[in-house]
Amino acid sequence: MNAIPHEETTGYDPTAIEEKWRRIWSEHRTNIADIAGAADPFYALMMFPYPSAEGLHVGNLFAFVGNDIYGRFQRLQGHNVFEPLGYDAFGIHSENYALKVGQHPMELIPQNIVNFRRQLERAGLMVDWTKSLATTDPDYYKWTQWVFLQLLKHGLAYKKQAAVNWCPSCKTVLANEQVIGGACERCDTPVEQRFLSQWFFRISDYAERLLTNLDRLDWSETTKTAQRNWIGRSEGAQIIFPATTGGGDVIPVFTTRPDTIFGGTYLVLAPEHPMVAELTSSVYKSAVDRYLALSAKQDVVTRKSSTEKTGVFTGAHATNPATGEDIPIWISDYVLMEYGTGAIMAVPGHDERDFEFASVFGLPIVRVVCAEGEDATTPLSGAFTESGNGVLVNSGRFDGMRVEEAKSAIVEMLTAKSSGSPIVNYRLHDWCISRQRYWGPPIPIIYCDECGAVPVPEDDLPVVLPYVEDFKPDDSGMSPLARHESWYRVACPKCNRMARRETDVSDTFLDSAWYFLRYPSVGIDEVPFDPGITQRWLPVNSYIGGNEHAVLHLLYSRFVTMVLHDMGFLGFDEPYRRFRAHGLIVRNGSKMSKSRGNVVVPDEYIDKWGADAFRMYLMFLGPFEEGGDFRDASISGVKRFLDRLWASVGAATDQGSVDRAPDRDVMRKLHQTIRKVGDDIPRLSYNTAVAAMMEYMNVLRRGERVPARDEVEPVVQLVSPFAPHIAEELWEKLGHSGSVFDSGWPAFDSDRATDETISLVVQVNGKTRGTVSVARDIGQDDAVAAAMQEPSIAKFVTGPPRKIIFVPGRLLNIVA
RNA sequence: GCGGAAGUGGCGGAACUGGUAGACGCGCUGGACUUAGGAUCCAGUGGAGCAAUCCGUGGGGGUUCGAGUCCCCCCUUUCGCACCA
Repeated sequence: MNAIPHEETTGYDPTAIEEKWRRIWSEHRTNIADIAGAADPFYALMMFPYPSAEGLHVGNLFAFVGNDIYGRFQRLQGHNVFEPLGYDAFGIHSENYALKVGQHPMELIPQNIVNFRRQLERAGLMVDWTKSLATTDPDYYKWTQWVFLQLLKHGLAYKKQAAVNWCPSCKTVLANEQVIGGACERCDTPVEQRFLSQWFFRISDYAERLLTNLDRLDWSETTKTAQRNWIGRSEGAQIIFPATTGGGDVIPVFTTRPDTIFGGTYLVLAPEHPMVAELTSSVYKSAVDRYLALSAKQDVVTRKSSTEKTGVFTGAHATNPATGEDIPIWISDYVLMEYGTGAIMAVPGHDERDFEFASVFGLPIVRVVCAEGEDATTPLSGAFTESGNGVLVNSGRFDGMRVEEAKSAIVEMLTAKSSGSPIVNYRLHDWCISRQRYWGPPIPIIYCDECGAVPVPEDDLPVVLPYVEDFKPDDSGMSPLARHESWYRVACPKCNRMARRETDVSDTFLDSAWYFLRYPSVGIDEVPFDPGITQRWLPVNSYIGGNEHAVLHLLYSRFVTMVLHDMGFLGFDEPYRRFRAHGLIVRNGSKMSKSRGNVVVPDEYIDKWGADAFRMYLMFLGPFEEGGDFRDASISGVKRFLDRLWASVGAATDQGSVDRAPDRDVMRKLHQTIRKVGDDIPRLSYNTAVAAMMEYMNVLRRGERVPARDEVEPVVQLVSPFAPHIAEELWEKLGHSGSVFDSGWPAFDSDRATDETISLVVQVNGKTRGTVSVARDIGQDDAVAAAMQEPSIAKFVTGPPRKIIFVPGRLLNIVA
């Protein structure tokens, strides 16, 4: 209580100046971009947050500050920067929370947004709040529904009965990517299979383009890799196996190893395969039915996690087109309906899963590839899956061929007899956008007995989500909206007969798949995005966000952009020119989460240290793209730096000190720092940029020297992206009237940054023995002479030098 | 299993195309100013040694005048994906 507030010793009172400058920014519209007229637009986008009730946590702030620094830097480079921020407020997360606390999301979300906005503003972000949006606003989701209708119109949205992941706890369908290890990503409940009629987007039609475009994107390599893996391109062949039973049925299979076809001793169908029923012979029918029932009942977790092989014989056979032999057709749940054709040719000799299955059921195992030193008769103790040096055996005229060669030769042979063809297969599935929940935009479809599924006319959008008290999902697999007849009863837009609205809502990922298109056009009601504005501002120059969205959000928004481009709405087909994933802030080595009780709320830190110090600390604790451990101990370091900056400007602007001449060495260090900070910020190497400024501060104040004005003024500009409030205040103190953010970046003078003498590293036999201070442009002979003057170096040179390595300006190595 | 990233002081982390390893910060030690300081400032701080010097970037080899950095083989951590045919 009698502690002297720190501000009294330095005069730096963060709370006061931060409030002051936020007020001035607001009054002067400093952060508002000139959307219509910007000559040099720069769109600095960050992933928008879900406005949770707990409020903003430092992880969010870390990302936003990182983006803000980049945006402010671009502004200092002369660009017209647009930095919008909105809220991703629909979705199960909000809905579940609303259910938990017993409050309606339509009340809860606006409260959360107010709180979020307050917290975000305190951080001093250069956000243009006049262009904010919330996905839950009908003015926004009207256009989300419009996007759906465009896809529908172009045949890219379709409805199908599909096995879906059902979370019995959240009572909803989950996308494949929301299922983690067979369990719900949100509540860890084992996921079940259900068959529901769902809306899908044909993203798989775009698989190849989504993959190849990656090569020309300036994105974090890790993110591109994740997308490539997710798309899962795999080259192989489709091979057709004619069934010997039944009426001329054929079974197509996908394989990446057509070279092993002579070893294909049986076929396996997924239990859900549509041909199972007609292929099964009467003798085996009851056994097959039993197996199908069993696997249908089984939840996805056990099915996908147990590698124990189960299965049943159908009684049917097919002909191997290579060997001409009849091989049995089996059913097993190790074959997945959603990949390839839902059927495989089993080659137990060269596939581990097939080997295991064949071993369990006593099916024949034939070797068709052998390694060096093996031959056709070498017994197989397990599947031989290496293909590098493999040579074919037991494969008729293909014997002796290497695997790679045989792949194409065999596909060619099969193609010639119309038994197969080369094919590319993708792991990427179509995007299921139906959600049997309440808290999302209703899918704009009306079902009419006469006309079928009729799109809601665009003029009738939005289909407003009604306020209903009972929004809790149930076990029916139907959306809560299906319980509200007054809402879903509607006239068919085509024939005017009584019809029924689609009662499912769409996936939140659809909301976020196009939001970046909307920001610059916020406030325009006639179109989702104005063509002129869009052309001026997009694609996004810089996008920063978490790698947890590396596949889903980023892939979906790329897809929607491509689709809108192909329809003629956009002049570009990739939404983000540059993407960088930020790291994760952890606490005591583990991810921050409420359950661990280690969530750090920014407010208390901002109260104590100020937003500027807190921002700077977040950027200093580790590489931005890697994140780091939050430990409050080292905030004092950056606070001290700001105190010293404050004091330096104070000293430099004191009466009578204005004319002090800058020191040559200090100015050299200053220019080195200008270069370093200017190089580091675009690379998002914020931690080293901060370090460089601290280093300069040490030079500036070394030995308690009093800094000159020219030595400190540029530092205010350098620090401004990191600590915007104090920078504005100091800029004002230095006598400027406009915002520091309109002052430009300090000029770098390479002559002033260069030392005329350097300290040359001298090695003897590769070991560093000292340094000599010499002229920058010294030649080799003079350098050797200078080095030999130093007894501490010369004593290691025992004989005449055999060799001299001289790197001008850097190093001298005398090899004796 | 497949794919990615990473192992550097007591701690967080620096180190551009191979060229003084440990910048910067925290912490610690000593000092200055002080009634006092958990404030501020100055200096020091990888390990061993009185010193000259030696040893040091997960481990082991290699290339090189010179390796944290390049190559090969291991070990560990971590994050994605995972019966994907």
